[in-house]
Amino acid sequence: MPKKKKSTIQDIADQLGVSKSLVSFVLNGKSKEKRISDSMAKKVLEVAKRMNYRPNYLAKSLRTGRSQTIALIIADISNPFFAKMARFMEIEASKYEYKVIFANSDEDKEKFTAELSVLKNRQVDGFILIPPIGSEKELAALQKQKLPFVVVDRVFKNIDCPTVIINNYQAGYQATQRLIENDRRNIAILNVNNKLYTMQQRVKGYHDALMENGIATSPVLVKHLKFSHDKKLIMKAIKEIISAGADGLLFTTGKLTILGIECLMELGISIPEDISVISFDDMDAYRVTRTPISAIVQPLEQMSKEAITILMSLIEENTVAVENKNRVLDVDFVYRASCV
Amino acid sequence: MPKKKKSTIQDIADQLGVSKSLVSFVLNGKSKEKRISDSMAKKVLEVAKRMNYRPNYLAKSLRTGRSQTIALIIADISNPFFAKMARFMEIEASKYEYKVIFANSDEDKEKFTAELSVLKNRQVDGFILIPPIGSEKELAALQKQKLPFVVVDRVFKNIDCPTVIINNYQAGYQATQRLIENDRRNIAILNVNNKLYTMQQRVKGYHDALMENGIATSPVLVKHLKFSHDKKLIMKAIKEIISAGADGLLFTTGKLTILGIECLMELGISIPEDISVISFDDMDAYRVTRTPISAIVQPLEQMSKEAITILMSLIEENTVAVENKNRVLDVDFVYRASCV
DNA sequence: TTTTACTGCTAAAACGATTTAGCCATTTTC
DNA sequence: GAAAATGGCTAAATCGTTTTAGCAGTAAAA
Repeated sequence: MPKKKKSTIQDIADQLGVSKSLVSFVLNGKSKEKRISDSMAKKVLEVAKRMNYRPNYLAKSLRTGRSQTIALIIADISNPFFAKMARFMEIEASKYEYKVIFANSDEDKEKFTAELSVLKNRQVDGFILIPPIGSEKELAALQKQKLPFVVVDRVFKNIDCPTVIINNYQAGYQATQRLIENDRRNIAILNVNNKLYTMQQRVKGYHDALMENGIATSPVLVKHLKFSHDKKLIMKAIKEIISAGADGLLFTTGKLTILGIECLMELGISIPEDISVISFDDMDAYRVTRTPISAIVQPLEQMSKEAITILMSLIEENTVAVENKNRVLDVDFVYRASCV
Repeated sequence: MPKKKKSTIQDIADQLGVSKSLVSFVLNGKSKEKRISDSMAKKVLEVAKRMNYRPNYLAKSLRTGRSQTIALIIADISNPFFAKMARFMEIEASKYEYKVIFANSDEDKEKFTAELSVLKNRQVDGFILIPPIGSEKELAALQKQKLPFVVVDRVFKNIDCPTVIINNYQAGYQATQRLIENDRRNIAILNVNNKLYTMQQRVKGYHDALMENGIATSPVLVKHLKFSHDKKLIMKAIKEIISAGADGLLFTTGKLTILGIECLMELGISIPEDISVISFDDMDAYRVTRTPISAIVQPLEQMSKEAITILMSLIEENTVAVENKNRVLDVDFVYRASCV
């Protein structure tokens, strides 16, 4: 069985007895520009169809220097927050005929660096990054290499690059304000990754809301966890804030919340009777918890859209409008029974 | 500012005054085989490092015919079931130095076909597919084109291709059996995508369990929905089975379950007092629902691992061992308070 | 009639790697 | 001492495109 070879531009040219340049021109819609006769153009198109011609993007990319591929490096695609973002990114990228390769860093700087390196080799045209703590050097290197990239959901000190984040301070402030309005005075906050500026801002918003309402802040009510996946750590923190008399609780990530709620259930603590709860990120699960959980809704679709738009402008125009360079988006809130 | 060009194999060759063939041999670890002197090999490596040489994978792939990339076409990466699978696939693929490009079909045959087409053009070495209903023709075409692919989570009539699925019949059977053991006699099943063989098997397992326990099956307790994301449809179905006196309920997907539980809550129906519940797929949410939900746990990691293994063997050896061609994996069960 | 312009096309270089075939000098074998 | 083997390297083809420069031939302008 003669393995039927895939047809190339040369095959089409041979069929018609013309040069492959001509075929290439026609196939790229440059017939007019390159003054190919209509009759010839038609023939080329016909033959291409008949031979079921499919352009080889490797060759195309090698020649043009564009791979029409972007890389998305997130912490973990199995985290719904990132998965949703990935989905929106893919939708948006496909509008530009771009495909996306994804990689997971697990918030590990070494992994992140390694992934970045192999993706560079693969000649992706740009990167959407959610870099782990301590990635400043990598980002600086990307800048020096003039590789297009956009940082999402995070901000890094001393790195002046395109970013898309939410107004974390505002979100933390308003959520706290809401808990205060619910007559809560011992409001705790459960946080993770506190070395990230964006996380610090969430906590700052929380602090300022308390302060401006004349409520003293208590260090024992502010918990910074090392990981969000370790239930034991979360249980310990929750026990501590409960002992300290917490009657309100703000979770700074959805992952923390799921485990946190589980702990509260196990401890027999009622929401909102014993403790009022609000969480960053709106998870599907919040609608089916014993008490539906209120959430700070990040505009994931908009974030993704803007990030891709910026990246495409970097790739195509090699620049981005100043007013778009550092986007700070407003969040939305959905209040459910967990805080009333 | 002279845009510092990326260094190529030629640059290294020029530096040392040798041929690029030599450089290529050394860089690919063929020094011994190609009898390059140790001293020269060392020099090449040094210069490569000094120039920060990074191979261009486009060029490499064009020449070798291997892109070291596989495509993953699923319904929707934002669905945790697929997202987890994607994560495991990525982990496994990276062991073979493969990257994965993902695409979403939304269970739409046209989208699926379109994605398949562009990914073929991009010269991916193989596909992991979760094809929508009615994809037989596409799969047959892939076979005729001798493109390596593995179908996961689904089976298609008349398509004899490598697959990895779970034992859906067994899973449906055992879950139903468990509900029966809980003294439930009016057991309903909420299903979706019933044109899929794998879904039919879940229902068949349900039916047979009832039959073998001498319980009459009632058509009104068997609901086949068109979509899993339409809450209204689900609400309607649930109201109907409740009116019909259902005291047990088996959901055939996690997505259905989340919305289904929400409906049950809204209707003020208690789990497991009024109705005992088991669900396919183990979602994070099940641990924080009012009543924790029992689940049929699909071995996602194993499925992903086996799928990648098969695909790699197809890519590399152009064949797969018969005993591995059609894998049927056993599921696990986690029983929580929703069925006691 | 010569020049200029246009029309329709082609040849060949280039992208950055891999790989085959083979060259030249030295060493080994008989 | 001639033939064969070995060691260390290179030239050139190749993968499938895009793109630049330019070549005939005819038509319009001078």
